[in-house]
Amino acid sequence: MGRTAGRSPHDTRRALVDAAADAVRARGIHASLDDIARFAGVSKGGLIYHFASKDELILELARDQLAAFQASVDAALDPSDTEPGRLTRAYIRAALAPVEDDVAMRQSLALITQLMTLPAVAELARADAERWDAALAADGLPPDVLTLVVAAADGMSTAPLWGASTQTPAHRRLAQRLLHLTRHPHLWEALTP
Amino acid sequence: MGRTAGRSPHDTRRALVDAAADAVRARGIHASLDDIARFAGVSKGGLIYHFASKDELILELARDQLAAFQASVDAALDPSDTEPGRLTRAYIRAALAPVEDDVAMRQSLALITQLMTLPAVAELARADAERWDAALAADGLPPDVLTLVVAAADGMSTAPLWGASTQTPAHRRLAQRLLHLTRHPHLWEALTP
DNA sequence: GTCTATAAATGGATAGAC
DNA sequence: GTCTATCCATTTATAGAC
Repeated sequence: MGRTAGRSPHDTRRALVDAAADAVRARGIHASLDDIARFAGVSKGGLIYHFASKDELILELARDQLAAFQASVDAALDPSDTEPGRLTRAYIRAALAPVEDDVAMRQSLALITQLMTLPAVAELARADAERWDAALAADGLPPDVLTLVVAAADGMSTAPLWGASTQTPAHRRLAQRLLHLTRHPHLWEALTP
Repeated sequence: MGRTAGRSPHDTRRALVDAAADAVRARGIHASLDDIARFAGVSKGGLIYHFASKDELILELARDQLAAFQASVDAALDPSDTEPGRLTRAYIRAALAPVEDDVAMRQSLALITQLMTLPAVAELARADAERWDAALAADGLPPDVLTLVVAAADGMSTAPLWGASTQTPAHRRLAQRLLHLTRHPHLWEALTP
């Protein structure tokens, strides 16, 4: 065993990724390795031992964030719901859950946009978005309803990024109506101009 | 008059702001003053003469971007349209216009998110968002319809940021339907769960 | 009004001790 | 497995020439 008791290499990596998230949220993508290392309670040299470069660390952080969203959609899946649109409903619930806390939502989005500065991360996000598109398209809803519902959910969840609040009664009613629409898609189809 | 003929101080400032936009789009918020100055065809010293610090330059660039969006909404106002929702319709048209070109949209959004790294810019954006909220709220549409339509338009326009495309037929139909809804808001109100 | 030269600071990464 | 010391590149900003 190494010199520090109580923390495995894996735990240290984990701590470094978490610290990087905090540091980037607080200081932007150019938080220094020194900052990140201090946040995690190791030295800069220690950090470099675990991640050969800053880009490698940032890339792992990005993977972590995308996986966390995937996990929260999985957790929002209703096992008793077997109707068409069940994934879309989970997506809506997961996307809008943090809306309870505009500040958290905003910081989370700001973090991702910071990470996308790295071309490798932008590519990762693009591939992830493509995966979501395909999965949602296969969820059994009419394309027009899916497009509306996803656009509205995305719009509501990204609003805090620009500083707007989504904690109004109208926003809460909208969330309910979007879920309702996924169960009665004909209501929207009937609205053709 | 100074040493360089043909360009007033005002024009030079303008060129520097435009160059900053290009440089930040290409290299991120940490484009160096040297890069920006070269883009504008002046030296770094010349840049510093016009903007005392990098933050000052970035702040002016941010103001410029927000003003440009305001101007594009103004341009999208239909003079013959005096019905409730006329501003909202212009907002939708302006927000979705660049959707024709996902790449341009993406770069534009990426630029703004880069700028928001600066706390002063974040505060500016927050105040701007508040202004838009107030202006749209006074546009005469029922709050629920306004909330839906703005959320959907925002969602569609920000999708390219994550790498998703908004150039599908379903997206084009959605844009039409959103505009339609602002003229017949009762259609949405009728959808109450 | 713009340029050159340079100061002063900071950041990423390496080498090697422990 | 982690830390210290150090190198080198880059960057903002200043001083002063033209």
